[in-house]
Amino acid sequence: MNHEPASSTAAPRRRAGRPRSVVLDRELIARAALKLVVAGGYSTLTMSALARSLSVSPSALYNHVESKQEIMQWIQEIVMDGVDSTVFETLPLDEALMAWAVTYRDIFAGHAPLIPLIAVLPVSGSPRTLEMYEKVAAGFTSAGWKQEDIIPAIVALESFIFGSALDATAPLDIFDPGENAGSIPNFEGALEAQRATGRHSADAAFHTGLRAIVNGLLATSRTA
Amino acid sequence: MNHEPASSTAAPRRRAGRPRSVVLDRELIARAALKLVVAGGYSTLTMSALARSLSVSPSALYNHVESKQEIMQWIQEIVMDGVDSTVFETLPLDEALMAWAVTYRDIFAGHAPLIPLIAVLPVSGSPRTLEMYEKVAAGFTSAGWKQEDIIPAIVALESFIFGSALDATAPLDIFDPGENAGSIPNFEGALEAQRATGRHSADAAFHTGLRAIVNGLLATSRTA
DNA sequence: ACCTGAACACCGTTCAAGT
DNA sequence: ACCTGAACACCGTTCAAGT
Repeated sequence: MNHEPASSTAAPRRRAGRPRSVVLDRELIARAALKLVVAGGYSTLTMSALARSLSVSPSALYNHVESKQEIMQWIQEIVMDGVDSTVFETLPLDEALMAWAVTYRDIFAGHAPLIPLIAVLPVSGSPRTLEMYEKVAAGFTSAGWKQEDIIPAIVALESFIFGSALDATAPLDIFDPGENAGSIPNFEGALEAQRATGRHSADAAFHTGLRAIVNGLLATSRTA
Repeated sequence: MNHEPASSTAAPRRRAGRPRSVVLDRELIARAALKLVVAGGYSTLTMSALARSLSVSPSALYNHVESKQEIMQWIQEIVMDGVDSTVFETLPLDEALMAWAVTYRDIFAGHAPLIPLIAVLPVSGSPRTLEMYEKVAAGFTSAGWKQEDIIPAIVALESFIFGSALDATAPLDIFDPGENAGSIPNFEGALEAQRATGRHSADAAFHTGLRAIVNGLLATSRTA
């Protein structure tokens, strides 16, 4: 039952006051912001660009948002929501950890421009994020881990995942020896051999590293 | 032999042209920038604040610098210079990796405000940084590692170190369950047990994680 | 309640004018 | 060669005025 006024044209009104129907809300703003970041990198997320993409003036956003920082928190929550942590209910701990870590990293690698943004932000204690931690912790607990060893293990894994996602966003030629070629034989040889495998070095590093850290953690753990 | 003009007072000149003696250079600017970041966080590094700390106008900086980004690269190089990689010449690989990783992380933890800044930057291929990689690669080589496995191992370790440094800068109460207390028993129990140990969770995570990843890497490696 | 547009105090960067 | 100060095109954020 939406009675539009019978104005002469459908052209948008100018210099209006309160709109007749709701224009903005949290969900709309967060989605638009995420879209902007994914499309153009995190430096394209400006309040004015965001407002434009919502056909609204920048100041209008502040009726729904405290600050730009808050919008970035919203984005973070949306993205974290994509991490699948149900694997801890179905797989043994080592396999669950591997699967969880892979989706976790993929989510962020798929939103590469988000990484520097999230690096500046504290990981939010949002309900959804806490639910994820609960599932991970439950996985460790039912595998018989001592309670006090669980948090360090989770944090260590997350540090690795996050660092790897960060690394995956780095340009591919960062290791280019350039003019220093010749004076660094060991490193150059290693680079050459790695290149010859045809694998993305960030991917290879993630998978070998993940296997190493998971194996290492499980080997060291003295269960309760 | 510095003949100051016999002007009436020592007050700084105004509206001057080219100064009689050199006022700025790369070293001076980089040091001042680092000092600023360390003192006040990375958001305090503005061209105008930097210029002020050098008693110069903002535009003067652009006679020595392409962009703010370039200054950040300089800072990164200075900081990376503090990482000690001589350990690979004196210690067996596992111990060298542990020692190197610890100083690496400590350097960044000691420059916490730098992390988000560096997270946005590609790791520079500066000569000094390449020297470090050469020493690390040499360590792996003389331990008999297959060449193609060396780069992934280094990258994995760096990802972990960097992620850990990032984590160490996070606020301490990020895991505070808040109003969700009660619905996440496993995670809360783990948090409580970890807190009872009296250890910083970031530190505990770093050391257990580092041991795990180093052990895991060495256990998995099939040497050449 | 919730929009617009003007305004504020910043940014990084450019450039003509000065010595 | 290398400084200053004015200027430019932006930022995020505030707020009075409008409906």
